[in-house]
Amino acid sequence: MTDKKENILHAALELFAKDGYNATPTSKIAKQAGVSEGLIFRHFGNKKGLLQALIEDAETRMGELLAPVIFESDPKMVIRKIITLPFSIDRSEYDFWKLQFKIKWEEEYNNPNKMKPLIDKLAWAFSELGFDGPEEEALLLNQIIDSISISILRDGVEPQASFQSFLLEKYNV
Amino acid sequence: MTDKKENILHAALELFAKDGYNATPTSKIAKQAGVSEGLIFRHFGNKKGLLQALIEDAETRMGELLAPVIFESDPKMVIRKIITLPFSIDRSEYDFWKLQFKIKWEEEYNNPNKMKPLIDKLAWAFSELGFDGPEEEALLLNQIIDSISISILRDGVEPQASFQSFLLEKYNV
Amino acid sequence: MTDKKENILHAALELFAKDGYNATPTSKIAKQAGVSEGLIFRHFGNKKGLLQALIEDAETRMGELLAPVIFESDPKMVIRKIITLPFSIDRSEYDFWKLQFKIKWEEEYNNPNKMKPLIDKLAWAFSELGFDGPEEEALLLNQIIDSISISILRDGVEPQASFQSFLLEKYNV
Amino acid sequence: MTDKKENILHAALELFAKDGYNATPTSKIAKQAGVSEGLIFRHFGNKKGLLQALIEDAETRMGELLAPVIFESDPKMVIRKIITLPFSIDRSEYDFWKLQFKIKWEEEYNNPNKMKPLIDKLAWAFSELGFDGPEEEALLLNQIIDSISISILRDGVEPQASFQSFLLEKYNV
DNA sequence: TATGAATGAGTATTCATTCAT
DNA sequence: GATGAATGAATACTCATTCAT
Repeated sequence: MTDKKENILHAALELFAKDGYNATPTSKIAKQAGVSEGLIFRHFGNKKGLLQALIEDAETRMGELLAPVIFESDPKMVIRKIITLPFSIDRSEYDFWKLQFKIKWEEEYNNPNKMKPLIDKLAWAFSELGFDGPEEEALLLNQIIDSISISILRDGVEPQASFQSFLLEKYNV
Repeated sequence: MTDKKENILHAALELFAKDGYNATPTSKIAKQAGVSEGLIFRHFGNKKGLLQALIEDAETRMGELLAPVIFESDPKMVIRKIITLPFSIDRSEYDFWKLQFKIKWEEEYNNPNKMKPLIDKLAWAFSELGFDGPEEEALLLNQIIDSISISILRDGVEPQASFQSFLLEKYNV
Repeated sequence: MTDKKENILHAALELFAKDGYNATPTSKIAKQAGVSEGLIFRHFGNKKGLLQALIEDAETRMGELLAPVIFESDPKMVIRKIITLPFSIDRSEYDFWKLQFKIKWEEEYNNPNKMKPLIDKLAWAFSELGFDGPEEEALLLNQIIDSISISILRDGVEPQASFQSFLLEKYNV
Repeated sequence: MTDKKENILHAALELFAKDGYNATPTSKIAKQAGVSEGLIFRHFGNKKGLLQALIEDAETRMGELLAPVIFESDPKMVIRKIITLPFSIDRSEYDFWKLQFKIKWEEEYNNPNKMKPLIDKLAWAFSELGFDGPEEEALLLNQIIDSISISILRDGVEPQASFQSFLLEKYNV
């Protein structure tokens, strides 16, 4: 990948995450990336193509991020790892994950089954640990993690810090 | 309020909820409302004014919706009422609440302190019921309710139905 | 029809006739018409819609122009009228007819059956006058008239003037 | 001439003939020719240079095509040869000749004197054969041939087939 | 000779907004 | 209050052309 192509991706990520896809003109992306506007279209075909590239990139990284949870064999550690996950995201990657949540609200891109493997794993863990209604517990924890992630991405990790230990204790992991 | 002004509000609500604020042109709103485009600006000044009107309307209704929780004196009933709240939203009001969540993602309108009174009430209830970390429990439940609301608004109440009794039992209310 | 809408039609006609449809930017049309570029799209939807409006207008006028030939009952007069037709076009209408011929070369708009009624009438006239192969004579004369029209529209009527009497004598009408 | 240069010429000819000069982007030509876009400019300087090359090529071939008519000494054969000419064009050369007629409508390239030698020759032939107004007869036949050529290039030779013998008989050649 | 990344001026089109009626 | 013609700044996207390699 050329330098300029990466510049475009970076600029788009930052602006889409901050202002949203629809509110970000390609001219602004080009300016921030220090390239001509035309280059965006040479590389990505159209504006949606640029978003698509960002999404595909994100899916790969989401997979990498969740792999240690999915492949964990100790049920307690599964729960522990998913709870600590949002607290360990590097600040430099906030834009990246912010965009993911923003996209959930731009309907056509939302793929609700993306989290299926994680939820299945959580359900397995809860089942192993003898919880009643492991499927519901899995869905619930998944949603909790989602909500906390959003809060952290918005306001930083500090205001949520006490939450980590609270949850670890609550789930006894 | 005149008929036509209400038509505009209805049309805008529906379209903003479906496509988002930025992706909805005033021309489309006017068309769907069956009025001239100019009338939107006569009544609301500009496009943001129209959104503002919708938001203010929503804040009022949010207050009304939460009042029975805020003014409940039995702590168990506080928890019970907040859990059952998202399951009792009328389908005809989905657009209305969808828009609220969408707006959270268009930064400048988001007011994170809006939920403070509810969270305080929940904290009080958890405290009364002898929970450890009542503040954290309150924040957690608030986030859970948020997440479930989103799921219900997106996919309807059915796929989440089992969740209601699950939570009621979990919190023993 | 408002003034400005007519201005657009006039400007477009002149520019399309001179430079061709593809080589004429809407910005140039707007400038020459003394209106904002946006107005073109309010009135005609898109650039093709503008061309379409011009074409429909032309079809009406083509019908009016040919009516005296089609409804002539004397076969000799049919031939005479079609021959004199291109020589009697008013100079102020040259752009209008030029565009028609230009369009024949922008494939998708060409409707080869448009001239059927005229050709049938000519065939009838030649048949009445005892020509061998009246259909071929009709097609031939139609093509001759086409060619002469093009020459006249390009270079004016003078260089072709001698042609009128030449043809009238040749066909003995 | 290198392979690639010829590929460009072929692709441009086909696309210009089909869609017109203005409506054909150099990128499309490059793609169809299987070369980089830059190469077009290396070989032909600019897009007009490419068209120019095609036109010059065409003028040479037009000369070759008309040579047997121009150098024919029997006046009857001159007429006969010019009439049969458009019916004998090989289908593989249609694009080539189509472009010629298209160019006539993109003003600046049109050179109306190009056909002068042919018209002079026809006038001579008609004069030899004792026609009244040989100049007019020459112009007329030239225009007829033009029209028929256009019809053949557009719809193929079949629908016009009967026209050949019709004209040969009409001119008694 | 040939490529392909890059540009910048243009191109059709959209859109929030104004204003005379 | 209500309309609809009109605007002008933006917007996504195209295209001929350049240039380093």
